[in-house]
Amino acid sequence: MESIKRLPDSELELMMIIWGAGQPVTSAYIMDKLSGTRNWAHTTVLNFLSRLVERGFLETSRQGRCNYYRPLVAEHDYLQRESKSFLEKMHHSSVTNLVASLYDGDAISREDLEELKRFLKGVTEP
Amino acid sequence: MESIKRLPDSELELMMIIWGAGQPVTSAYIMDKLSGTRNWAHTTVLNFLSRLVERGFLETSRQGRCNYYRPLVAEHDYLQRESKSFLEKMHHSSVTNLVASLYDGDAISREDLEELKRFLKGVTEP
DNA sequence: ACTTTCATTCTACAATTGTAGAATGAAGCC
DNA sequence: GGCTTCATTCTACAATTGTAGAATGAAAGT
Repeated sequence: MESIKRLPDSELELMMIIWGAGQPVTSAYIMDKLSGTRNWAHTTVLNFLSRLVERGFLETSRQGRCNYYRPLVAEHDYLQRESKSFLEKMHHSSVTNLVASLYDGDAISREDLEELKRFLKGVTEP
Repeated sequence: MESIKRLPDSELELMMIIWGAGQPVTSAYIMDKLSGTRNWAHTTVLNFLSRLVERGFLETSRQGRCNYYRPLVAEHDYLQRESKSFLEKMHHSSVTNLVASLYDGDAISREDLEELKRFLKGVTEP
């Protein structure tokens, strides 16, 4: 049994769209969501989708003329794994380091820190 | 002018070692740090180092028989960029989401959250 | 039924990444 | 000076990723 591996950027982008949809989607839906960001040829996207099926990230069911793609791997699980491995690789598992880096690099605002504080309060206080 | 791109895993691993050293290092130093984790052939590591030089991440200076490799890109800068792009790609820029995901996935402990809380206190309070 | 349409699947190819043996070249030893 | 040693650089090749045209095949229109 193959352990689930990291996805290449392009395929991850598609997965994010599909996860975000909350229900099986067609390639047309995906193409639409991509318009504006990416301008991949239709067949390029379809090819990525096939690869995702091969890798066991998606399954398809045909409905009339087009496929519906549904995730086989939960967003939750994938993000957990990737976030963990990112933290380890890049910040020696220090979440404080990570947050400091994000704040320093203007990736997050003071607002975001306040929100995070509230979240932590909820988790750590009885 | 080429903008600095993301490094492949293997090259990042080398960069982390070199950044961690805090001073120019030889390939022998790197090989030593890698022993136990990876068992790449010597030439494999050297090849990665060459690619890092090509990409503008390292510069070399010869000293007797061996090269000393020194970073041209600061760890700080690279981690900031990568952390930011990771947050965007994977968590829609929500740091709270990211931390929640890490905690849920047992990537960080309650201790880590406490430390993070103290850090946030320091940053957000006057 | 025949043709058109349109998504999907095949096939193809260049660039990147992982991996390492072969060739080179200079430092150190006799 | 000639030989050995050992890091570095070349060369090579398979696997993966990005990219998309060509071929296929079935649904929809007439």
